[in-house]
Amino acid sequence: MTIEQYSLKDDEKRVKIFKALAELKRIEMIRYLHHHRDNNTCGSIGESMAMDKSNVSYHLKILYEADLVSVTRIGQNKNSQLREDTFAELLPGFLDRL
Amino acid sequence: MTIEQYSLKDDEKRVKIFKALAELKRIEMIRYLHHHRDNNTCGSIGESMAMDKSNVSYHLKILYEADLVSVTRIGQNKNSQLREDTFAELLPGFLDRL
DNA sequence: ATTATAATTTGAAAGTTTTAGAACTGTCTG
DNA sequence: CAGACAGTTCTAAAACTTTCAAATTATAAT
Repeated sequence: MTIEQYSLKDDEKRVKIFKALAELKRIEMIRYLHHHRDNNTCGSIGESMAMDKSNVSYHLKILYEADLVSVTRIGQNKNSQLREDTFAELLPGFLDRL
Repeated sequence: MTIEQYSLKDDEKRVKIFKALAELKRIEMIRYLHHHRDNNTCGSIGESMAMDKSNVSYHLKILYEADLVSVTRIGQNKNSQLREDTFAELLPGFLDRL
């Protein structure tokens, strides 16, 4: 007897990650974060990438909720960084090719 | 002098693949195709998965256009199979975990 | 406390994707 | 060739996502 269980929750997690990656601007933001390891505040990302800061915040939230990005607060700034652990586990090689 | 070129076309290709994967029904279809290697016609998939045949056709097209699925015609049927080459190259381990 | 700065949330509009039924196309069988 | 069957395309509605500006929240400096 084999137990094979396909869980909706796992599939929803997969979908959440792929949805987060399924947007040109978010791919560009991931590349930006991969290359700029500090000063990744909402504001500086927005300025560098010519995006509205509320829009940067919106996209970062989607990346955060997919566990692709983590955040550290420094005073009134928030620094975002890629979660290399998630990329390594779920998308090995992806960042290297990006 | 280093040449680093980020091409919009490559990013659009990435987005196309992730978009194809960013849907619960398509994840389920991929799992179905992974487990059912023959009799993967539009009709049989639709029947097994309780989906309208036009909707199956729609989703298969998206998977096909992302190079995640290939198609072989047999008479008036069309068999879909996963493109293991694409999965192996871009998403190593994904199918094993699915 | 007040003011300044950074980030987030909200709300409305624009854009995109998904769905299902009907119409259509292509292939096979008698 | 006509009828049956498989798959695709079209259409319109519903659902969902993205954008931007304005309002709000949070933290810091004076």
